[in-house]
Amino acid sequence: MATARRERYRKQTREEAKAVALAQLSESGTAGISVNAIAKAMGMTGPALYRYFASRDELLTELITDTYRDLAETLAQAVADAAPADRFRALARALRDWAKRQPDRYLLIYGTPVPGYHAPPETTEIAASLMRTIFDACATVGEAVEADGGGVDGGRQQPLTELEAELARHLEGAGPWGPGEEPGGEVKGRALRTWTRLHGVISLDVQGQFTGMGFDPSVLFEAEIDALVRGG
Amino acid sequence: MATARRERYRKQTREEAKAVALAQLSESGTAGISVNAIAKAMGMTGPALYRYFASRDELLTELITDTYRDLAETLAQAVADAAPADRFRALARALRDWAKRQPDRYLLIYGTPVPGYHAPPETTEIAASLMRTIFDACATVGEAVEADGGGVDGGRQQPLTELEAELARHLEGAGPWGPGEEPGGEVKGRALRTWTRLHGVISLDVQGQFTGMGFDPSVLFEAEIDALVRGG
DNA sequence: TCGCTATGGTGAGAACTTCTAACCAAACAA
DNA sequence: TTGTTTGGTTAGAAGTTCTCACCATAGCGA
Repeated sequence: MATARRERYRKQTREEAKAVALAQLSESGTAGISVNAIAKAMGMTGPALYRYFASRDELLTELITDTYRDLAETLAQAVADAAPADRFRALARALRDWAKRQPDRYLLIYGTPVPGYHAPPETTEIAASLMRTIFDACATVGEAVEADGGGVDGGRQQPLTELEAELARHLEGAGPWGPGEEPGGEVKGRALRTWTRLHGVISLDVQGQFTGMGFDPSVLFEAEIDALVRGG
Repeated sequence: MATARRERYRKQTREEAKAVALAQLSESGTAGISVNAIAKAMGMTGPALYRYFASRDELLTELITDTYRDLAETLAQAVADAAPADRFRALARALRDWAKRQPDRYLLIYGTPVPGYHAPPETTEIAASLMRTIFDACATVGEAVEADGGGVDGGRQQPLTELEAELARHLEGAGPWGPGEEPGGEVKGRALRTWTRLHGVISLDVQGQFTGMGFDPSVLFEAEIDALVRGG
């Protein structure tokens, strides 16, 4: 039981390996992560690392789940720190800031799936938790319109009946809502479409598709936020 | 001059190699494309293919430019076939259909950038041409509102001044408009934001981020189209 | 303190990868 | 017929992931 030192050491070198892997990731992308190179950078030979990670894929998985957790915490924190009325704005900005700070990590979870990689069930759980945070904040979008805008029926102008009907039926487990407090298709649709819009500009930005166009992507993002909170 | 047979043969085997590469792409992703494996599948040894492609990167570049061209043609055709009022709807649906039919090719140009790959200037030209087609159709979005909607000032409800000011200054070369016929920031903003919204749902769909949520992504896409043409 | 075991490291090597070099045969041109 | 260009081969260098056999050492109980 007093072998805590060993476990501590083990965890420590695993963390160091992942840190080096992250550095490689931002330099040469997903494919640039090399077990051999990581080991060499840590001052040991290649096969030694296989005492800590069964395979390159396991290391990748660890990187991905860590990223999910980090992003989820960051967003939850941002939401918690914001005034209730600004929750969505805070989440949106926190999401983009995080993505811009570490583009490769954003692409690690929301980008092109890694070649032969299949996410273990453990990963999807963490992913769902992250989605819960995002959906929760996105669902509040447009509620501001209800407050100062129209009458009883709130900010609803045009019914998105098809989508809402579809979502009312499905999106059960994946949604952020526990059993019983599940909202109608309207809220679900708002959350879903808000998320896709945020991802649209963030992903294009992070992938560098805006470079050369000469405008400031953050202005575009702010405009999209404004349009979203106005219910547009 | 009568060496046409040789050139024809050369072009033919290049096409065959690219076809095999595309098959590998859809099976195992970008990293799964192996020069050796392609050659073997074509009935020759690995190094032989280096007579046709200087490197793996050159093959990838060819794949990418081909994809740009293919998508550009597809979209241009769809737009040309549609009635003027339906141009945007036609483009949006053609874009999604194409992406769903060959997800890996969509990700090849709009997904996570390939590891060590740097696009040659030739590529960016073709990409710009594609953007021209997309922006052209996206810029028409909301014009329908002007027709049956409001008065002289059209479908403009809230001014996105910041973004429009930014775009009025920049987005010169990248825009789809020739010198002289360049529109104001308003149209530019509409096109840009429309594009990012289309990409948002298409990319998440193509990357499989909707799987497990239980709803039909095409319904979401149609809802997004509806929202867009209504100026929302 | 002695010895055992689990752990962490090593080098060798198999099976892949891209890509170069040397060589050979066949097709085309003069 | 002779010469050159082109397309193919095998060999091999340098890299990758990952397995295996071996060895040293850290921490444990007796």
